Amino acid sequence: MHRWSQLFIPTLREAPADAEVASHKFLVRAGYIRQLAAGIYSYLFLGNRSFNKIMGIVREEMDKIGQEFFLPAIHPRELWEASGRWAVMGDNMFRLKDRKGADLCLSMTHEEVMTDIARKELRSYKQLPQIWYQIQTKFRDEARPKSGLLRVRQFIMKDSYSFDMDAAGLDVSYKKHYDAYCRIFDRCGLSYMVVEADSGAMGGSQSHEFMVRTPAGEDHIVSCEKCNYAANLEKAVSKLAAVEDLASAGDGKPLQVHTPGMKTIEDVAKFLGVSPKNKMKTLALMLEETDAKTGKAKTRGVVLLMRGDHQMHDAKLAAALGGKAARPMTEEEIKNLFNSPAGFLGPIGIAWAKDIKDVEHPLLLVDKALEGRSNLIGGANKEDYHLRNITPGRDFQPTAYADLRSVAAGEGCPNCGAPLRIDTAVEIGHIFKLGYKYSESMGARVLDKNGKEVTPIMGSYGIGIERILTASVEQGNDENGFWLPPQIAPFEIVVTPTNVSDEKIRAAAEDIAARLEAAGYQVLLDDRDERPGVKFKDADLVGIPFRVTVGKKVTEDTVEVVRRSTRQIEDASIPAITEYFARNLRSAG
RNA sequence: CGGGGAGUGGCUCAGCCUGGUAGAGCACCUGGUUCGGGACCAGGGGGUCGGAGGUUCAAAUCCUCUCUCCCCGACCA
Repeated sequence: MHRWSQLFIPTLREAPADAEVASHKFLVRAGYIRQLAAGIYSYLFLGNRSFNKIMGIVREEMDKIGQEFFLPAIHPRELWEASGRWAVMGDNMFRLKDRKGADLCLSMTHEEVMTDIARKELRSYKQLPQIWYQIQTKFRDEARPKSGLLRVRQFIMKDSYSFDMDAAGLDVSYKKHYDAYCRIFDRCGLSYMVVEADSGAMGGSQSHEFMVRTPAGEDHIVSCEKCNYAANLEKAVSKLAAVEDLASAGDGKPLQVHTPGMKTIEDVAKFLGVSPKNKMKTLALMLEETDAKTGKAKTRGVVLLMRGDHQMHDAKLAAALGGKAARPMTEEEIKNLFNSPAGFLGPIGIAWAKDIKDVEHPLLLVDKALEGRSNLIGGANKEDYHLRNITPGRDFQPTAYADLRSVAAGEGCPNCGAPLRIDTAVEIGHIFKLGYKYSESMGARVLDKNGKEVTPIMGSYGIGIERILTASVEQGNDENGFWLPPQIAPFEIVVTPTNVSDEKIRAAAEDIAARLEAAGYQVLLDDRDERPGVKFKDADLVGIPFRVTVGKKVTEDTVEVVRRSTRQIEDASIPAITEYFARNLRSAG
């Protein structure tokens, strides 16, 4: 049994004023986690108990489907100190960029390390399939760590990799992970959802993210009110309500209209008395590429057309550009291409690339929502003028139509048409099919039944371990602190005698705590000689789901049991206290 | 990288505009009274005000430089 008086619980009562994220505020206040410089944090006593329980659950479930590897990690401090130099660890060589230059990263990613092992060790189809996992510290040079403890530079991650003979085998490994992740998060008592995710950056074919809905989250997820459609905003699609095109004005050809000083979509639409839905938005971007032959850097204009009320989505654009990121054009670049000041840009009168391979001309990507539309209003490439009657395909030829649009709340579900909602969420797990990317490029091969060389197909899977804890806190907190599901709380029950100098109360509390512990519960006895108010407040703060208050009612063989989450108070009989918790804690699971 | 803000006892901050003996709350130490939702009274310890330079009889305060941390932004032509 743990006694509060004998514990050293570092308690930072004051959270930084700017930290509005609950997990940061409370975990720091409760002394769970102490955030140090550069986002490196250490677990303190209570947090470590929660953390170990989470680790236990993760290991137990992962061991059912795979096996654990131990890979040594470089400490972040060494990473920083080694910046710009080579550091050698065993067979693997790590190259670090200098502090001012972009990301600090390992030349050998974890995928590559695992693939390297596979390349050296796997020889025969008889050895497949394999699922290998590891739990270790990861370090990311986040440009800006934020959201309290949710986005930090150092964290612990469970990551795993599967190797299979073929796509059907990968499907099985993927499903095993999907199910294992559900079991892990269920057992941790989290309320989460699984969404389809963009697998673009890693080049895979299918991907799911495990998300916890919370206002503190940074990711946006789209979900349907009615059916089970759920997707990451980067991946989400929607059905749009039909839009009525404008009638053609004049002779139906593009018609110049005077729009003095009207630079924004809203201004122009209002001025002309039309909806932004009938307006086109022109975005001028620049792609910086390296010429494959000469190795020289060069730029290429990328112009996007979107419906006036639509938002462009970065990841979708990057996907349309083959994974490359574009930056906004400078004023001068706009002038060179459009021969017009910003605010009056449009697609007409410019020679566009016929297809993506045509490198002589700028690209014109048109959002799919504009396909088939007619008589749109757009910039005239002339100061203070716009054009009516613009019809894509007739008045200009796009390089390609692409899905560039960010889904907005209220649009139709692609499956059932019901309104979609958008929420912020925190990602706690991610699984995706890697395909042959690493096994192919690193030359991993096994022999099949016929003695022929085959490249194994891979999957990659990750869980952010401490996010299970921080997300739980985001899910359950109030002004006095937070509560955790019993499965991952540092203790399940705190026994609080109101006055330890009253021998009757003290003895009863000891007895209750000992019996609960004997019955298999994790119990913390708050035997400190403190005022009751202090003990109650502390108990509220540290996340323990049940409190047993031992006080005046001992004379009637009664104590109070307080459920932290609901504040519900119930009397319980002292002799039958273990039965009470068998009923209310174990059965509730 | 761009724009804002902040650096003052252990913690959170006030003081700065208008220079003149460094303050408060919390925490800590001593004594006493309290004891079912962060007690009260009395006494006490602890800071060369991020750093460097300058102005001045005198700088936490004004000026210059510098370091560190935090927040916002880096799509809507």
